[in-house]
Amino acid sequence: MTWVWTDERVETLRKLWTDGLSASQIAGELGGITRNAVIGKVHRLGLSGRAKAPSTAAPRQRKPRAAAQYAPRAPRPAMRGNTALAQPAYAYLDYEAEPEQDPITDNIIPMGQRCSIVELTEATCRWPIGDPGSADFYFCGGKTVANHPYCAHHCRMAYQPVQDRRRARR
DNA sequence: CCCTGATTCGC
DNA sequence: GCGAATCAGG
Repeated sequence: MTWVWTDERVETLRKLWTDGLSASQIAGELGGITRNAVIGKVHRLGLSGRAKAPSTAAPRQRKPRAAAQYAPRAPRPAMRGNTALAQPAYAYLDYEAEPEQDPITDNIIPMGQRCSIVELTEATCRWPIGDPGSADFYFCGGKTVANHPYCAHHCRMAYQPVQDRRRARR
């Protein structure tokens, strides 16, 4: 990774973090980054400890930290080209909430990920796509986040804060 | 097991 | 400054 943190991404991070999204959700939205990176940045920005339970500030105890030897270096595939569909950020703010006809989600879910109703589990995104009565209806099937029934992308749509919806509509 | 944020510290 | 590894906890 070489782009470091652009002002734009930092701004998005700030927004999503204060909106209450988890670090992994934010990492998913930003893409090409891990939740550790998000958390690390949040701390460096001094945004940590957003209205949350005290959860006993970790006293922490230092350990040897076994020599890392060779760094696994994030094996994340850098997205090049075709960024239109890849841009996470706030694309969803540009259209009215209409889950079944989501232009961004439609046709972007990998075939191998799509699920029929009998294939759904706690770990698969239950976001419905298409007409339930039609033959090509399917569920997103992505990996769910936190305790939500959806993947990060659909969680973001389902639990979009009311303020954001108002802002988007106006 | 899944997940969360917090922290350390090699790079 | 960055973020993987690790920790403590839910």
